[in-house]
Amino acid sequence: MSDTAASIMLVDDHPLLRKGLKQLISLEDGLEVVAECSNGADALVRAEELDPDLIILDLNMQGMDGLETLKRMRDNGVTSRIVMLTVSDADEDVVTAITNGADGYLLKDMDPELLLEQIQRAVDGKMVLSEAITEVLATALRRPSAPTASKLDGLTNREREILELIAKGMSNKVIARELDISDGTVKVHVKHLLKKLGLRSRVEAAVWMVNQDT
Amino acid sequence: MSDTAASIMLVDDHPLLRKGLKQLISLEDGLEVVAECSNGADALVRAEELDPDLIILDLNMQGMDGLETLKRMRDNGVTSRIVMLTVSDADEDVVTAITNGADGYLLKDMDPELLLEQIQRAVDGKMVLSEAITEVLATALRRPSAPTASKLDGLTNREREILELIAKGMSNKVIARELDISDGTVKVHVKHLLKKLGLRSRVEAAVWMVNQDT
DNA sequence: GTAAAACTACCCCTTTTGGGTTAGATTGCG
DNA sequence: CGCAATCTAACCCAAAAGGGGTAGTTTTAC
Repeated sequence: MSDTAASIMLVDDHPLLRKGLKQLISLEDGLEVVAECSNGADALVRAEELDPDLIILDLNMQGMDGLETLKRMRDNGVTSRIVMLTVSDADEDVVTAITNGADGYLLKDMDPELLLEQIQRAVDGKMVLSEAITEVLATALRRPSAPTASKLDGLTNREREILELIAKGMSNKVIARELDISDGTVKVHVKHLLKKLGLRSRVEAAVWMVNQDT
Repeated sequence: MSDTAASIMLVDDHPLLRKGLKQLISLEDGLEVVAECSNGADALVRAEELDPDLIILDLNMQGMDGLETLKRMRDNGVTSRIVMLTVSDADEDVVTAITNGADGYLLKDMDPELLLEQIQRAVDGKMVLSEAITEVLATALRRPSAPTASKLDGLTNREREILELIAKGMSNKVIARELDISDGTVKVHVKHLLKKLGLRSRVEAAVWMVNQDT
């Protein structure tokens, strides 16, 4: 390959995990961690700045989550290979991650040696997926209709945001102040999300939503 | 303290995190990781076998979880100091962990230096709690009363009944048909139960109720 | 580039909700 | 028995919610 070590950037809000990962990577000649970020926003800046060969991105981060970070990176024209790293063993996020431009999806509880191997493969330009994940992907692709299709996906960001506030019991007026838009606009969004969800009132929406993330 | 290093056992199903933690601990003179376990069952055996000075126990493990492992260890007569390590930032598990004999409760996203410091303190026999956790504990201990004293008890049967229907998303009219009374009467009950619960809308009531029987 | 979608905001209107009051019927308790 | 609480129901009224429309701006997609 090249004569210089491949540059890797780590993005994870757990310092411990970064430490472990960094140490693991340092064991391998030809791989070098050039940056560590603890959040998505920081990662966006550093990614453009450094243009690393590989970005290892935690999926479950506070603030901007991994998927959002991934999406924005690709929007910003980041061409680095990006591998998602996550705790969850069987997640619907796999599909989203892949379609949003991820080059791999690995699990944190993998065997370190295997993980290192996969990282190396990712650097080499291959797509890497945990075994548990390939099944999820397979089944997801097997039924293109509605495996992961929560009704939530039919909503726009704003609608989803407002739905969450409704699920906290807020009125349109309060939501309007919260989001700094007019309450008339909030009503529009509520109207739309109710229609999309096939519900007849904000109470139904609230109940549905609260039961949703159970 | 003693002239030999304190023995520490790590229990976590994420190899990477164990690696990071082990490396972190190795930085400190006087601390030594003598065992690593990836699951609770294994941990039970090794704990009795080794009787380490400190056991760092992951709360969120597959199979036997951290709390169960903790409980069984104490049942088995393990006297090692045990510190729980977890991802969750504000968990009700804190109380359970402490009452079940944990000597500390730390968060995985703590600053490594601070974490190391806390581990040292745990070895020294002190109880260690993350800052975010102390608040949870405090509030939990502040109201040891109210075990059965739910606000629900302040409601009449009819009001409670109607509240439950509201929590299903029903409108006053639907509830009226359901209970075979006039919708005007339903409004009266709703009015009263809102006042008793200190809520401002049926949406708040619905959300409160749904979260109640969680 | 254009086209589509999303977000914003207003208009109209009806229905629903919440709060206040009064009041009859029923039930439970001392 | 009387009295309090509950359940029922009606009245009025203001506020909120929901459904329809139009329309301008921005973002996104192709």
